[in-house]
Amino acid sequence: MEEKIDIYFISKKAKVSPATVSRVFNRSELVNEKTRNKILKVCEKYNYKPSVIASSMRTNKTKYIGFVVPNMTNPFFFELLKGAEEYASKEDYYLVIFNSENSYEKELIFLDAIFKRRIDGIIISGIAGGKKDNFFVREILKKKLPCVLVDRYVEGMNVPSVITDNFKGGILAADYLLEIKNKRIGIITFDLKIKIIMDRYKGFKKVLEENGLQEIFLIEIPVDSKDISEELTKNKNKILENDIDVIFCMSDFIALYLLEFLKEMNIRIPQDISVIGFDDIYYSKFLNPRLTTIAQDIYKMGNLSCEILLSNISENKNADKLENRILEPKLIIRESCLIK
Amino acid sequence: MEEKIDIYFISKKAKVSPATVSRVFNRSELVNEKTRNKILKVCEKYNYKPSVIASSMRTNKTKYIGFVVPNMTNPFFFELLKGAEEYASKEDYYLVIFNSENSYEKELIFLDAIFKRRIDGIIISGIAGGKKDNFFVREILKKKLPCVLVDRYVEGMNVPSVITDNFKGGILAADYLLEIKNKRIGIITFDLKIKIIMDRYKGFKKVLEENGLQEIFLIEIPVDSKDISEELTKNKNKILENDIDVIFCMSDFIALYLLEFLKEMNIRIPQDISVIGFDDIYYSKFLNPRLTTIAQDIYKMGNLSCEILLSNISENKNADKLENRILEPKLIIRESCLIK
DNA sequence: CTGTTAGCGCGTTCAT
DNA sequence: ATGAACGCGCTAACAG
Repeated sequence: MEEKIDIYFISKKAKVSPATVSRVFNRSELVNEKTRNKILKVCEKYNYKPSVIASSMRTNKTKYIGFVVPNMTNPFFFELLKGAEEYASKEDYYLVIFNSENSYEKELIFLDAIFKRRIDGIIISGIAGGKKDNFFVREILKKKLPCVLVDRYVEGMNVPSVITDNFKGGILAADYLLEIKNKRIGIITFDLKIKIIMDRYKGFKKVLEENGLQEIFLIEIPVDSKDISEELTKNKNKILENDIDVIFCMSDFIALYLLEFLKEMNIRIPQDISVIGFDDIYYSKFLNPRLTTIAQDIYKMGNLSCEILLSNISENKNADKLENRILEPKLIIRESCLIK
Repeated sequence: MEEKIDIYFISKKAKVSPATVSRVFNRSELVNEKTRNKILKVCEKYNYKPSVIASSMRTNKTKYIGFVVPNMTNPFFFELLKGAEEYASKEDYYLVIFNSENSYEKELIFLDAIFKRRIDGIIISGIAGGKKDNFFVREILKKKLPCVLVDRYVEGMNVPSVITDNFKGGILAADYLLEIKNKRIGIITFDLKIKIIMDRYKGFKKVLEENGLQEIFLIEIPVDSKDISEELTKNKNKILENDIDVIFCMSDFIALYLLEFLKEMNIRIPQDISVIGFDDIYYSKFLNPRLTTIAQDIYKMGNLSCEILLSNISENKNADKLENRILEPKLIIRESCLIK
């Protein structure tokens, strides 16, 4: 018969009490070094690993963090995830993935799963519940589950968030385009109602207006679009028949498709039309021409969001502690913009 | 004072026993519809969600699956992850991410975390523990933790795995190259000691040999290389001074860097040198020229691996049940190979 | 169909 | 520095 290797078993073998065994793993400074070594040896011998489950029962901590993404196609989220995972695992926390693929139904299911699992906190990236007036975030807050938003923020709610200075990013892009004399500008973007996107737009606009300019066209692609190529095709005329110098793509992920689209139309980049992106996803540098873009430090955003979350989790005292972090955007000049 | 909302609380409010409440959530067919509705209403009212933690204590099931990746830069793993997550979440299982970044130390830590957390099963993608004679997999098997390998297999161990027919993939690539009369062939690959890679190589070689040919050079890049560009630069002479027709890149991720490298050298693709890849990662179609490659159905591999794992988890009876799945590779002709 | 009860494996008092 | 004992929230087994 299989004997079960639990804390009692170990305590008997080591001739100590279960409490002492427990201390070895949790507050090992409280136990005499000799006793500790003896116990550790026994644990090793029987390959004992204390159950986090049982421990969660007592402590109300699961050491899990939820990571919610709106899709797993845009590599932006993968980089975010990487940053968060790396911070978490260093602290013995692990990430649980929730990919909603922009489905409201899935979000409902995830909320349920998250609460049932007593996950310690949650990192929300992208647009979860965005359509329904931040429904997802509201539910999380209502239950007082520690959470942090990445690359997204909501006004009037007490949620920490990590973003890039998007307004400034917009300015950076516009400044550069004017500097290289690209004045006839088209814009392609995800939904402007997403605040961070709107901020980019505002920054960009500000510079244009200061120079007595405005965009020639503005194309909005729904974030949850399943086919960006098709969206571009729909707007073919706008894009091609306005004699523009440059297109400001407010997301590199869109730029991926845009370059493809333009090539298909035999438009040379940047000779015929320049393109500038936003995000600097990993693949932007592999494009041809290499994409000039406004970089966000995506990895760092993920990393930081996890850091903030964990610090909020451990400080039960001040549950309302809020931390917002705004990172600097950076212009990365590559080859997709023509200097006129 | 906060009253705690647990199964007892609900059972009192609903005037039933805790067991009945439990049944509503687990085996609801056993409880009378009226009783069930009454109970559900009470749960709703108090916003009661049964704790998966407590349930795990009794059932020894955590409803978590570990997903181990060797790195989070190659998008291949993101697609795998997506496939697995989608299957899992449909079944109310969730994925816990373990990214080793090819570090043996991290793998040790992960093993510990996995066992402590009593995770139900594990999907291993990539090379975890590969260097140390499949150390990681051995440890998992030793503890009889259900597991499945994706895009990797080991001989002589009783582990289910999901792979593509790599040998055939190699043949497909070679057949095509000969068909378009690209006979002077260079090969760039990750470590040949990885079995799936070796299989690709063998298939490819077979065709070459049948045609009295052999590769002009073979460059091996360590999977855990932190700088693929640098590896290519090291081999600059081999690549440029052999008057080759084409390079077979046994991974699209390498091809990303190779195209970049060749452009840097002012080599035109495919006019000067053709390139064919393997994997068909999402970004291959955005490259310029669009990458001709041997496609694996990466999403499906992830999806299937999760399906197999879950089926093995539920069938405690036949713990040794083994399932290996081999998917078909597919030649995707795009623009990176010159028809001579 | 429903209720009673024991115990899953651990951590935390409160003792000593 | 260590031990005894309770209980975290739930479900399985059994009884009715």
